[in-house]
Amino acid sequence: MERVVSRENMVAAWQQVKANAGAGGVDRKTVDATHRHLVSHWPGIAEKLVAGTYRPGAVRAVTIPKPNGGERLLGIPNVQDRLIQQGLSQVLGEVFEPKMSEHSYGFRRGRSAHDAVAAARDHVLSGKRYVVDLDLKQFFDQVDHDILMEQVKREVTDKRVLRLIGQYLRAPMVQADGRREKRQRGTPQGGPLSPLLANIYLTSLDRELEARGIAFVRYADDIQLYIGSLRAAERLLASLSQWLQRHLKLEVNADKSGRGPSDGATLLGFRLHANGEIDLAPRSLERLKDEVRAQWDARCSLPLTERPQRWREYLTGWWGYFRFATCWRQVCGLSGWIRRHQRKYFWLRWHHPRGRLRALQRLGIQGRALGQAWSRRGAWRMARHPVLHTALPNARLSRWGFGLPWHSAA
DNA sequence: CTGCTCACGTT
RNA sequence: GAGAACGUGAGCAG
Repeated sequence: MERVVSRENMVAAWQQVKANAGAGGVDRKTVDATHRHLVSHWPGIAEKLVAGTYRPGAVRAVTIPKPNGGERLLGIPNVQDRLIQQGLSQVLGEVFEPKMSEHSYGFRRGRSAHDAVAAARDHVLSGKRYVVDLDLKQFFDQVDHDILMEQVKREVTDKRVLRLIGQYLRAPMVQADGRREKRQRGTPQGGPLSPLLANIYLTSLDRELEARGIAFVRYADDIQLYIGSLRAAERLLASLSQWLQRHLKLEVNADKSGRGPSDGATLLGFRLHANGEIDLAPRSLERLKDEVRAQWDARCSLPLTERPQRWREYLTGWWGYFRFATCWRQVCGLSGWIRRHQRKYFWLRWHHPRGRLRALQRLGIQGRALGQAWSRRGAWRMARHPVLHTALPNARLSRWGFGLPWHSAA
């Protein structure tokens, strides 16, 4: 606990909380208001923390739409509690990080979704022709407090820390209409500590799978197993459902879970192929196209007079989308729009501090030729653009005329 | 190099 | 009105 309230740890935690610039919790204090409150009250709070008498506040319930149409229930702690949780998360992270599985990729420092997909690809390439998808029903809301605390106790002995974690887990949720709801299970989605707790909770599943010698990849609550035969896949799905129910009190979603051929399986927005190629999952591609179209219209209809105020926002986003659209016009069906707005594009490009320089130096000598030069020379750079790079990291790009090597199987 | 800001993606 | 973690890239300032 002393480590949590240490000066270095707390300033780091505060910077993180401030950088997120999130909304207030049930006390509706903003980040700024909390800062003013803390400069005078922090010593007292720290004292309570080391004495073990601190009491966390409730969390505010908010529902936000999920990308696929559903709703996600969030529990937003007060800014002050987010700060303390962040501080806890930082020191607990150091303790638990080395104990976690190599095959767990979500929420972990230095590990990305790309790593997870690459690992999955390697499993498929190594001859596992079937895949089992495990979808846990409402995972964050189903976490069992006692089981979780048992896991935490294996590495943490400080009673004050354990107590505090327990209280954060049990913090009641205040609905929009003011009703308070006690919680017996689950960890509030929205607390800085929750991602870490989720990983601690599921580490025992990782260990069980490793003990059984199963090839798998886990990204938070998204779990995929790679199996040699369909029969074995069926068996595993059944036996693991039971194991999860028994040891972690988790239900697997029978509708969304399943088993099938690994050729064409999707993971984290990507689609895997038996030959080791990776491309965008159909769903993600659709979402991407819709987004490009929407952004395109929105940015083009924004009057130029508003541009100066929103200069950077306007350009960084719009510019990227334009490049994407130019590149993918045949996919998105955007050629009409591009033709219509090309002049405006050149104009904006010219006024971008870096774009003007680049435009002169590397691409265009004059406006008319710019479009041509762009499509020829831009292809390679296009493939490195952030939007493309995160979304489309693979050999399949060669299909559209670009070669961006996805680092090959090591 | 290290501090902030601004985009995008996954859970 | 919308939280958190992680990842990537860009911009700015000493």
